[in-house]
Amino acid sequence: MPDNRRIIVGLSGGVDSSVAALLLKQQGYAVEGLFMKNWEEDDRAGYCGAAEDLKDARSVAASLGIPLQAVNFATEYWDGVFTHFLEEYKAGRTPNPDVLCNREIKFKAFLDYALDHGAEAIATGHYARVRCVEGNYQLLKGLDPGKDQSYFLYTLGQKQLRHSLFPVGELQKSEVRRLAEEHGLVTFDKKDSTGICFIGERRFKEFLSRFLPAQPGEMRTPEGTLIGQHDGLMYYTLGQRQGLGIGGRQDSSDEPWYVVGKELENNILLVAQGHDHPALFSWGLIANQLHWVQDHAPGGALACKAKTRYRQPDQTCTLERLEGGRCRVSFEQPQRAVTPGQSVVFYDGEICLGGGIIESTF
RNA sequence: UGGGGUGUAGCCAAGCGGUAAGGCACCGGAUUUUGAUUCCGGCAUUCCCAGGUUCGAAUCCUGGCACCCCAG
Repeated sequence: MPDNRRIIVGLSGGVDSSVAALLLKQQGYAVEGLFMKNWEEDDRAGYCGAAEDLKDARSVAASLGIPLQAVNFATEYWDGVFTHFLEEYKAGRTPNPDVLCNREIKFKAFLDYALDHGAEAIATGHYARVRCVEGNYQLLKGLDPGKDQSYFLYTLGQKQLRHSLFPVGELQKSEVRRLAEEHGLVTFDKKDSTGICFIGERRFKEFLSRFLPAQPGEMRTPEGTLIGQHDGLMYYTLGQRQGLGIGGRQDSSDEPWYVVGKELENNILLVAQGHDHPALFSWGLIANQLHWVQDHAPGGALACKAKTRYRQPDQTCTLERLEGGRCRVSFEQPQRAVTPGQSVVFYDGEICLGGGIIESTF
């Protein structure tokens, strides 16, 4: 029997959300599309990606025979995501704007908008799944191990999951593209979008420089040897190789150089040679701003898995809660380039438990 | 202005008469809903300059020039 519940799908103009809408339509839902424009084009003559995306979203909506609306959450994005993003960089950390974007925009501004407009739920093209067990909603990894995006969704709670659908989370990416093609959706072979959500791919350094002043300083090894000059600490992140501009030197090997730390007080960028330099590894971390999908922390010490970055294989760890919404995570194996500002996300098998922001490492 | 040494791509660096290794950096692409990482590709018709020897020179010879070191 058809399910007539009203669902609003966030149509981005990409394949994934296109197929999400397609699947819901097939399942009999009353589907509507919503295109969000959350970033005001900042000059850069030429590329007008947002316009192209809107055109594709319109085409898909037309193909599916569903209505499409467009909204602008640019103010919410700026206040709820971008200002924090800049603050983090100023503090020498490396934020993950897309984690915040999901919490503040897609599953807050968008969700509230949809519920206010009488929808039962929203849907997106995320590769993740929701399962309800005895009244509790669980966030599960997407079935395609190569595309699982639950990492970006760990800030969701019971309310969000109760009103969210992730249709493509049940599929492999290849199936998604095949379905799109079978149903004549123009987005079937469109390249996957990358870069910050709603902002898109940028020459990162140049992009950041438009918002934050640069303070050049010294690059030194952990031992103190002066190696060169950096353009501003915020332009670099731990484990980074590209952009250091360090050529060959007589006093060192021919291995490439990587960022291994920042001395904010002295405006010094610490660099060392070798992808696996010891200074890049840590056995654990302290995280804050903990959030649990079940809306309450699991009791006691917890043995589980964790990811320190998107698309990283699960790492075995133990987790102990600390006061103030913080926790200590200890890994079974040392981890490379665990970066403050990024998120650590916890898993129990296919279940995403929650996560937090990395504050420090040890 | 005595002695010694060195000058090969942005940087480090092989080469020692047979037609310019490699690494770093940089650029481009692939991967990627953050930032990174990783992977693939490109990157000296030319070896400080000018002559000469030779079938053939970055490699030998001559003369310059530049830099470094040790003496005085």
